[in-house]
Amino acid sequence: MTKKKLLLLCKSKFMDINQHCKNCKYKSHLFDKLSDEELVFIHKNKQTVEVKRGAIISKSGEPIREFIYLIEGLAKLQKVGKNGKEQIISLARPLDFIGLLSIFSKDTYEYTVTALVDSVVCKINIDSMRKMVQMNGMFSMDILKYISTISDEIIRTTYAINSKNLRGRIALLLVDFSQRYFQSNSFDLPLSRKEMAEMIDMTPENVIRILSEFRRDNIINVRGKHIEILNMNLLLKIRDLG
Amino acid sequence: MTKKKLLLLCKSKFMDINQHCKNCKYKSHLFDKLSDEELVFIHKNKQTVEVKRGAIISKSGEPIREFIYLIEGLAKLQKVGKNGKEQIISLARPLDFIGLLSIFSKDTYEYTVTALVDSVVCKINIDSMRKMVQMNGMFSMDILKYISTISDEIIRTTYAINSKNLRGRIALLLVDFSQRYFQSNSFDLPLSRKEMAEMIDMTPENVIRILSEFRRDNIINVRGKHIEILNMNLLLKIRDLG
DNA sequence: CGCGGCTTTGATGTTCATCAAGTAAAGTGG
DNA sequence: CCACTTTACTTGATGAACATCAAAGCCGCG
Repeated sequence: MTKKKLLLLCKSKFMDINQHCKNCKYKSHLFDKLSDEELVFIHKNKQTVEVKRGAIISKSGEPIREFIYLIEGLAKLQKVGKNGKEQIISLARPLDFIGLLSIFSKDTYEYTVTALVDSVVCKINIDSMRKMVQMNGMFSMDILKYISTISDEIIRTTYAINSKNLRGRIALLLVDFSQRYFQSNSFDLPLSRKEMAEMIDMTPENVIRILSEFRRDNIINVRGKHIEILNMNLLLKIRDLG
Repeated sequence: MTKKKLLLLCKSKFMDINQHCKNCKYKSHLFDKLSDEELVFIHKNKQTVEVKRGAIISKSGEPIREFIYLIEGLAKLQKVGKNGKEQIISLARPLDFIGLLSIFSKDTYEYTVTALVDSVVCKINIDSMRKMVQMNGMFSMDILKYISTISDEIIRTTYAINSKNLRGRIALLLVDFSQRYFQSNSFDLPLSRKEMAEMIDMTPENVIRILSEFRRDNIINVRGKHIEILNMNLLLKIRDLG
């Protein structure tokens, strides 16, 4: 098979669903180390799927059959404690892998992943991924780096959250959304108050209480799910000192 | 180089320091997938070192030059928060890798590792490790599994600890030491009260308070660092309900 | 012997979860 | 499309859990 043909095939595959797969190839550095032949192999063993807001993408306890990759949208990884309380471990953004931590160590999903907004995911057959990892050393090195980075980050933010008081946690959450997710001081939070609480280990009541407090002090503007940060400097101080 | 010669070389390398390296080879499954040639390469690029109790094995912020492996003893991974408070992320036991999470994603150590008891570590040149990962797919797959498992476990126990009240945390810690580290109901804890507190996110005062409480209720016997579990069933209940 | 660090216990105050009750918003069926 | 039900949100009051402060006892070490 010629290179030209291969590229053509990739492109058509991408175009099947929508333009996102083109982004997939050009934006994610994770597949950089794959040869064209290997990319074709992956493309043959993947499918792109749209998921509606609220739909479950993968469920804790179910067998892992695919390496799931978020192309568009936002999703939450959550785990359910014995007491029935749900905790949100992390959010997945476009180009993030889902259920990543357990994907090479277990054969069932550790966390339940749910779409927070209408999203598009790309599902690669897990055995194909494993084969690629074993065959391509550079690729496996990149995956290793990626997993390592993600794990590190989850651990770091978990400790950061737990070492702060409630005001600091809310500040952390708001700054994070503003800077990392929306790159704007004004955004619509795709989370309920309860979900916010689950992300930063507090009760929905206290989330509301502190949001109201911040509004009273003219640090933010809140109207339902819409949030506007008015005094970023103060918010940063609260985050760092909390 | 013949196989015989290689094995001889390995053995002599191991014997240099003490018998532990034999265990290293025979006990850790992580190097199973390496060929004899690759093992020789690794052995040529490693050194075994004894570290005294309290000595720092690797320091947060310093460049990663080696892939450090605990052969004998016990070590703590800790991070220092902005407020100056230290937190213990995890303990490393024999055959555990140290600083593992950041080792492929960063070029400086994320955590400071300190020996809790006199220990022996094996230091493998980091570039040699990286080369092995790139060259041997089965090996990289095993490393991937290992990192994935460790990260998973740290995340899981961190959440477990944070969802429990103080009595539950102490119970968790004691049961863990008894079952996973010592396989006995009676052991000498190689940690100060302050270090215990740093492991389970509480104050030294409360650690002491609850240990005293457990002693009063005949759940445990405490005399300095020596701990004896008298009522394991009750301790398990406190851990699970706490 | 005396000093400093680790340990222990008690007293106090703050932070936060829980409970309760009311309001707004979002589905749902006629 | 509107009444109705349900779910999410909001605020206040209360109590429990835990951190902090203070002080005394213990132990090893020079």
